Amino acid sequence: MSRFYVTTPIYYVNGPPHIGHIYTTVVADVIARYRRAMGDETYFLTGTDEHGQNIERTARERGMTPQAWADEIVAHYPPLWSRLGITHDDFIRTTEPRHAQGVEAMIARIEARGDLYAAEHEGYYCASCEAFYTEKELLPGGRCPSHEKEVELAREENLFFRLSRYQQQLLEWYDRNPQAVQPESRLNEVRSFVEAGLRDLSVSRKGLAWGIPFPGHPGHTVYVWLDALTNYVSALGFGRGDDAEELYRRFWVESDVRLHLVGKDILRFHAVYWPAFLMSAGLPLPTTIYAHGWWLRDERKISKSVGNVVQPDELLERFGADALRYFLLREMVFGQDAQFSDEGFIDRYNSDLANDLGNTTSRLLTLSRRAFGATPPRRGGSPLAAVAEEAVAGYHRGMAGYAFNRALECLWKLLAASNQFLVAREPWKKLKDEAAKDDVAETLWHAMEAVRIVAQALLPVMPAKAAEVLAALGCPVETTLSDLGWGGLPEGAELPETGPIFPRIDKKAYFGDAAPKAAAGKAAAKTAAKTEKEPELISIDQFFATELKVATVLAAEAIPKSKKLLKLSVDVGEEEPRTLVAGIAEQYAAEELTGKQVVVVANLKPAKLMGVESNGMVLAASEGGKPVLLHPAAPVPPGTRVR
RNA sequence: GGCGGUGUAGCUCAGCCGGUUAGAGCGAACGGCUCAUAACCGUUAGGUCAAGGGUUCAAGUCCCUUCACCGCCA
Repeated sequence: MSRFYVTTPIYYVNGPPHIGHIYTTVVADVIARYRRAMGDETYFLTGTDEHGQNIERTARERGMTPQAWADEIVAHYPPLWSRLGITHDDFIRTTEPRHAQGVEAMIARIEARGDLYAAEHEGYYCASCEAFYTEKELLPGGRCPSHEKEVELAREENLFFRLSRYQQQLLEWYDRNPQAVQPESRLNEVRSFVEAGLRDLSVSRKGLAWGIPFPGHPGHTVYVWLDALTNYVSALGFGRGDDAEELYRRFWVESDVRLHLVGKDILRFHAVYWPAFLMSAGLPLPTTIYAHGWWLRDERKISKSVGNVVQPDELLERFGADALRYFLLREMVFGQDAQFSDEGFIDRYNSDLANDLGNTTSRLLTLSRRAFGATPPRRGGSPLAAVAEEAVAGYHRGMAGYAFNRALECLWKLLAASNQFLVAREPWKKLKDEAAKDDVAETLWHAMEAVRIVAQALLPVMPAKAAEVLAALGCPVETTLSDLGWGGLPEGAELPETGPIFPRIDKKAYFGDAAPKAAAGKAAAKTAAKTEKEPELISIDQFFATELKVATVLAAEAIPKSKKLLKLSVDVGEEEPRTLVAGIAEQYAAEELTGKQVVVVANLKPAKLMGVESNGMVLAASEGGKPVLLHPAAPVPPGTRVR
C-alpha cells in the first residue's frame, strides 16, 4: 500500500467549464478511484484559479466585484462534478484564506533562500496574457503573439525569482527522473527549453488589486503562476502551522506519488517553474507531471476562442456520465490529441458498450434464468480463466501506466473470449436436456465470471454502470480491485429482471434519415469528390462547424470613404466586444443599430475590410442585393447559440 | 531559422533492442447461429508500411535526402 496524490490544474474562472476541463477531471477521477480500489491511500485535488487582471476586468464590465464574478463561475462546478461522478477530496479556490497562507509561506521560504530581488522591468505588456513580451517576441504590428491583441509599453518595478539559478538542478532532475515529465516527447521539449537558458521570472505585479498582496512588499501583488501553482500544497495545509499540515505531510512530503495532470499548454509552468519554486523553497518535487492532449473537433482545438465548444450539459444529457467517461478514456491515447464527434461517440458506444458489454451480459442473464433461475452453480477450471488472468494483468499495466485505452482494450478481449466460449459450447441448445445440466452450468458460470471480472475492473471508469452490471449478475458491488481473480461470482444468486443497461443508440434516428455518414477531415474531402454530381447534403456536424450566435450591437459607425461598410462593436457573450464589418450601410444607419440584436457567424476567419479587421459576419437575408438584418423574435442573452 | 515528433489496411491506431506469409479494433462483404440490445461467432479484405537513396545475409523497424503535417523554442 502506498500514498498517492493526484491533481488537476485549477481552472481559470473566465468562463464556465468545457470538455477540456471535464476530460482532465475525469482522468484524475479514474486514477483516484483506481488507486483507492487498489488500497492506496489517495488524495485527489481540483479547484479554481480566480485571481488576475482578466477576472478583474470581466467583473468590472459586468458591474460586479471580482469575487462575485468568480463565485458565479465557480458555482457551475459542483453540480457538474457531481453529475460526472467526480470524487475529489478537496476543491481549492485561490481566493480562500488558506491558499493565501500557503502562498505567503512559499514566498517566505523562497525569499529566505535569497531567490527574490526587485528590479526595474520594461516591456510590452499584454493585458490578456498578463505577461510582458520583448520586442522580438511580438507579432508584426506590435501584437501579442498569443492573443494578437495590442500591447502597451510598460515599465514597473517588479520582484523577480532567480529562476536562472536552477537551470542545472532542473536538468539534473530530468536526467535522474525520466518519468517526471510525460509523455517522453514533452520531456524533450521541456529539457530543450531549459537548456536554452532560463531568465529570471517576474513574480509580482504592481497596480493589480485582484490578487494576493505580496508579503513584505506593499503595492506588489503575487503574479499569477506563483499564486496558482502553490495551490497543490496550500490545499493540503502547507503554511498553516504544524497542526494544520498533517495532510501536507502525508500527501506531499511522504507521498509515494505526486501526480499533476496538465494540458500540454501549461506544461512549462508545471515542469519548469513549479519545480524551481519548490527547489528554492526546499520542498519535495512532484514525481510525475503528465501532459495530455486536446480534444479536437473538425481537427481544431476545442476552446472558447475558436468557438467550437462542445457543451458538457448537452453531452451528459444525451449520453450519460458513464458512457462519456468511458469514451473519453477509451478514445484518447493519453498524451495525444484526439477527435471528438457525435458519430465517433455513438460508434464507440454501440460497439463497445451496447454490443459487447451490454449484450453479453444480457444474453447470459437470459440463459441463466432459464437454466437455473439464478446464477449458475460454481464450476472449476476453464480456458477462460487463463484469458481473464492475462486481461487483468494488461488492465493493471495500462492503468498504472496511464494507458487507459490499453487497459480497456484488454478487458474487451476478455469479453470477446466470453462470447466465443458461449458460441463454442452452445448452451441454448441444451437447456431442456437434463443430462447436459452440468455442461450448461459450466459454460454459463465461466462465461458469466468473465463478465463479472470485466465489470469489477470497470468500476473506476464507469462507477454507476459497472455497478449496475454487477448487480444484474447478482454480485455484491465491492469497491476493491486488489483481487480480480477468477472465482468471485456467487452461485445461486438471484437475477432480478432489468432492462438493457446500455441501450443501443439508433444512428439514423439520431442524425435524421437524410444525414449521410458524417465524416470529418480527409474522409469528407474524399466523399465529397466522389459524390460531386449529386445534390449536396451536409451532416449535422458539418452544419455545426458554422457557429451562429446572437450578438447585441454596442456601437456602430460608418467607415470613412466606404459607401456600404459599417464598423460594428458587438457583444457575443465573450469577455470583450468584437469588432465586425458589415456591408449594410446603404440600408441601415449606424445610430439605429445600437442596442439591436443580430445573428453573427462567430467562428469566421478574421478579414480586413477597408483597413478594419472584422471578426465575424452579420447575417442578413439578401433581396435583390439589399440586405435585411435578422433579429431574434425576443431578446436573448448575447452569445446565445443559433441552431 | 533551431530542436523534436508524426506520416502503416476505408477510419482510429499497435508494431520494443532490424529477421519466417505486416497486425488489432471499427466499418464493409460473405457464411453460420438464434440465448441476446438487427446483437454474437467464423471467413475474406490482397495496404508501393509518405517518396527517393544507402547500410545489412535480412529494414515500417537503422542512416541520409526530399515532401506533408504537428509541437516546442527563437
